[in-house]
Amino acid sequence: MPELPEVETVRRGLAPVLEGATIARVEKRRPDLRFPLPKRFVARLQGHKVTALRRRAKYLLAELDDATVLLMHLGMSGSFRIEGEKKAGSRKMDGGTVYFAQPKNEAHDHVVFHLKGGARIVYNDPRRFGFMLLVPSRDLETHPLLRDLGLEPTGNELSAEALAQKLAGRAAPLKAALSDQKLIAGLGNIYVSEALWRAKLSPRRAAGSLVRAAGEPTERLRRLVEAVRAVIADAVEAGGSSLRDYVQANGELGLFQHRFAVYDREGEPCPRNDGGKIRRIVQSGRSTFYCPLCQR
DNA sequence: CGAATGACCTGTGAGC
DNA sequence: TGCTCACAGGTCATTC
Repeated sequence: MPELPEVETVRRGLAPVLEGATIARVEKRRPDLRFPLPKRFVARLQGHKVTALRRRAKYLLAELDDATVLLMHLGMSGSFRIEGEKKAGSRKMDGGTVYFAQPKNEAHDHVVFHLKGGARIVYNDPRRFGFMLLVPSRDLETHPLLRDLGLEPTGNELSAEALAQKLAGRAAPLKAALSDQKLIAGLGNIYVSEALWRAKLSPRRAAGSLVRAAGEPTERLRRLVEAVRAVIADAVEAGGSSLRDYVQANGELGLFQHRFAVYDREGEPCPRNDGGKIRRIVQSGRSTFYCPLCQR
């Protein structure tokens, strides 16, 4: 499921339950995720408090009180759900930011965190492309999985100038470049198509064509940067996109799928009403959706 | 170095 | 109904 907006939605859903909570017990039901769960995974977590839940790109980072970080990635099909949370009296479920997946199959509940106080956080992942690792806090920045990550699209570091540096000289199509986590970190198959549509740029255009010889960003690149920021912001605000087995807990979340301009809309008219018909092509083995008329 | 491909897994929907 | 195939929101290792 998850690209940056979905991971951020998960983070916001888990944070109120997890931050400040102590992990009383951990159930390791299936250790063979994409990478095997680390040695002594259970022992290293039990009894520790989660001090903060952060996100970098598509990674969730649970900081623990022993200067360790629980690094989590949801892969293609990972999700968390919260069970057994006591609702404090009449307190309103503050925004209700709990992002539930509803697994059809508990056989894919691979890890369960039992928190002090009774809440449980259950990790479900049918395809098991997700993983969890434990990393000493001081090694986080240099960890191989995080070290080479590119620009974070939600912060100040994404600018046309910064992206120009990354795209300069690249012959790869924009679709491939924007999907490359070493360049920009957080976009995936959905939001790359959506951002390129918003920027009116063809997914097949060479990435380097948005950079002038002097390394300066072109107007097209400025447009692209604005489109990326906007689509990510809009999707986060909508609680991400819920496809297939994912549903929102309270009807307010995971609504961005209704606002796709092109993703999974092959054959439909371009929302710009320019007479274009949305096309699906395959790039790097993955579907890309775009309007051949307005996206050049 | 950059670019393209296969591999890792399970589930689902389309088409026969 | 049951089978086969294509495809699914990610990314790592391998190859050219």
